[in-house]
This record gives sequence, structure tokens and C-alpha cells, in this order.
Amino acid sequence: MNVDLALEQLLDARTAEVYTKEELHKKLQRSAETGIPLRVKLGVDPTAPDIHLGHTVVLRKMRAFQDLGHTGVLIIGDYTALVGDPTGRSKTRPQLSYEEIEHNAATYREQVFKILDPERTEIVHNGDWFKKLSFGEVLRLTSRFTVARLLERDDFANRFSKNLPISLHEVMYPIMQAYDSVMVRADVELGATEQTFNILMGRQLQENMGQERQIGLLAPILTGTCGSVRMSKSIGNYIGIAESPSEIFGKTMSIPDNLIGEYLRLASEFEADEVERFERSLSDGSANPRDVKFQLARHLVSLYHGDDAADKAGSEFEQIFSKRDLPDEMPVLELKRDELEEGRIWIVKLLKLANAASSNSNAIGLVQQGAVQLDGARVDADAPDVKIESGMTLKVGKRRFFRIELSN
RNA sequence: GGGGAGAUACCCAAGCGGUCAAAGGGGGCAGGCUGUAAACCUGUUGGCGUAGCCUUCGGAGGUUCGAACCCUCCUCUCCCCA
Repeated sequence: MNVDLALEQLLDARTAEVYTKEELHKKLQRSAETGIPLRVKLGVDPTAPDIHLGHTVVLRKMRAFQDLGHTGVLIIGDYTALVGDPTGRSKTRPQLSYEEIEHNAATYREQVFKILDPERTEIVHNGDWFKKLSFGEVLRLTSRFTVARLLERDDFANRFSKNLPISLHEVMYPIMQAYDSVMVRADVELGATEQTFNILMGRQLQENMGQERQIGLLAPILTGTCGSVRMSKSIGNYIGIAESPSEIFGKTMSIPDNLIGEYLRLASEFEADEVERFERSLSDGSANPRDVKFQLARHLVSLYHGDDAADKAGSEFEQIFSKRDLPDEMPVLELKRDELEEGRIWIVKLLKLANAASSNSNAIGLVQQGAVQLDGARVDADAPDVKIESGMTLKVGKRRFFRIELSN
């Protein structure tokens, strides 16, 4: 493989910054000559286990390295998760228990191979080395860093200037991440741009400990479905790759129009010229944003669930939202006959049985707002005891449907 | 160690003795509209069979007819001084 071409491929839209391009070129060159693959590190935090589109940007970058013959080293940060990455946070994260972390890590491993090449992936836990360090060794390690240097980090600096707390263990996070790089002898470390500081620390520590420093390759941060802040599970503005086809489809359709380009560029597998064509048609008005979004949604579903699922999700979406029809399949709400009184049930009770309302008040609110329909007829808040027959359809809001089945 | 400031609902943030289930914003949910679960507009957002009642304002006590608001102690955070 031609090194210049490889470099060009690696530095596509999914790369925001490289530290440094020259060094990367050199490493690629040497690897090509010696046949020794580069070790490309990515640390993952098993705090929120579900991989979402935001993670895929960087995972696809790792895949790109793997396709060029290099080795992906995935570090499950079971020990760093005990700290919680303070990146981008104005608050200390809650610490997770070891059991939660293990469970999350397992989920992560399951999902990650939807993108990575298992043949070229090493998975390690950083607890493997951290749990063996003695306190003396920790002290020796920390002596290589200074407080002033650590306070250069944006989020620490911000919090510091706003008089918000910074716990000492949080400061350990970048140090631990840097040490990971040393332990796996990383040639390249991947991460989103918010990881800049941590990754540069790794470079510094590797040099300090007599290794060649790693390349930092930073991916852009994907904006969440809300359109304003980064995609994050804890915020809830995410599209998870393990989510159901209809969820992925629907959530994609719900992104603000001005986000379409970003998703095409960072989260899709469309070729660069296709992306460009889409973007041009959007900006010159020749395409309806809805239609482009529709194609994007189909594409994303097929990436994680296959073409058939994508077709189905697409037609279901049209059925429900364009034609305002009922979906072909809907969850069944089983209702025992003795829940009814003379064939009637209090609508609030029904909503709670369907798990469509969190409380009676919530359910009453929904009814009053006209969000509840039975067989297409709006439930009147003044007549809350509704007659139920088997096979009826309950609709709550625009997108929650249930088929009611009576049983004894 | 000494002095000062603060902790309010999912988040930010008002309130400083009754009219406070608690302003405003964000987020969530819903309705309208539409090209979509975009945008925009409107409503709603502690619990209870829907009436008033119950439980909320860091924790525990206290003062008062009455406390998110006053007092005491405790926990946590920040600032200044050393």
C-alpha cells in the first residue's frame, strides 16, 4: 500500500486534528517497510455501555487502520471508569461499582464488532496493570506530572476559575490514560477532540519513559439528535447502534435539518463524493431535507441491522407519520377481563398498565391534551371510563401504539 | 486553624414568615401546523379517581397559629486569611 495514499485515507472528514502528520507518515512508512503493524489504541470507558453514533466516528477510524493492516488495541477502562473521565464535565462523575463496570464492558465488547475487525483487534483491561501498582509506584508515576500542567486542561481550568470542585482522583484520569499508552506501547491513539489533552499527555509520558511518542489522531465530536450538544447517552440525545431499527430510523428522522450534513460526513458509510452530492442538493434546494434524511435513516439502519430491516423501518415510518396509519406490528397489551367493570376501564389505569404514563397525573394530563386515542377516536377527558373490546388499538401520542387483547 | 458565602423540583436559577407545589430559562412530554419524531406556535411538567388533601426546597432538631424563608447542630461545596 502506498503510504501517501494511506495517509490521505486516514485523514478524511473523520479526522479533525493530527499530532503530527509528519510523525504519522514516518510511522506508516516504517510499518510498510518492516511489515510490523502499528498499534492503534482506543480507550473506552465502560460507563454507559451502549455504543452510539458518536462512538462510531472514532471506531470507524480504527477500522480504517485495521483495513490497512494495523492492529487495533481496545482498552476497556475498567480502572479509569472507577474515576470517570472529567472531560467536558462541570461536575464530578459518580463512581461506578466494579460489578456495573464489568457488565458494561461485556455489553461493549458485544457491540464493538459491528464495526471493528475481530481478527485485528486486541482487547485489554487497564485494571490488568493498574491493580498491580503499589502506592510507591503511583507516586513515582505522578511525580512526572505537574499541577500547573494538569490545570491547563479546559475543563479543569474552567472549573477552577468558577470555584467549582475538582476532586483529586479526577486529576488522575489523564495520568492513567497516558500510562495506558505506555503499557500497550501505542503508536497511535484515537479519540474525539475533547481527548486532546489526555492524548498529548500520553505522548509526553511515553517520551519521558523512553518510548517513541504516539500519534494523536482526533475525530470530530458528533452533535446529538437535539442539535445543540454532543451526542451522549447520559443526556439522552443519542442513537445507539444496538437500538431497534424503528428507533434508529425515527431518531434519525428527528434530527434537525441542519445536522444532516454532519451525520452524512461522520456517521455514515457513504463515499465522500456521495456525501458531497447530498450536501449540494440540500444547499441549492433541489432536494427536500426530509428525503435526504430518509435515505440517511435507511442507510444507518442497514449498517447495523441489514437492508431488510432498513426497508421495513422505512415503510413503517411512512405508514405511521406520512399516512398516519397504524403500524403493522404493535406491542400487545394484555388485559384481564376482571380488570374491567361492565366492559369499561378507567383510561388512566389503562395507560398505566400499558406503561404509557408514569403516574396518574401524567396519564390525566395526556388525556386532557388529547393525546390518547382508542380505535382512532380521541378519549374525552370528561368520559374517562372507556369501553374496551378485544383487538382495539390504543394510541398514545404520535408514536406509541398498543393492541389490546382481553384474556381471562 | 480563623473569617465569610452557599446547598431550591430532571438541569440552571428566582424566592428570604403566610397569597409557594414554589417565578423564569433549558430539557422532557403533548397539541397544532408541516416535509419528518425538522423548524415554528401553544399547552403541560411532585403524588393521589381528578376534589381537596398529602409529601417536597442538603440532613436533624427548635421558634411560631403558620417556615423553602428565622434559630441551633450536622453534612457537603466555594472564597479570603494563615
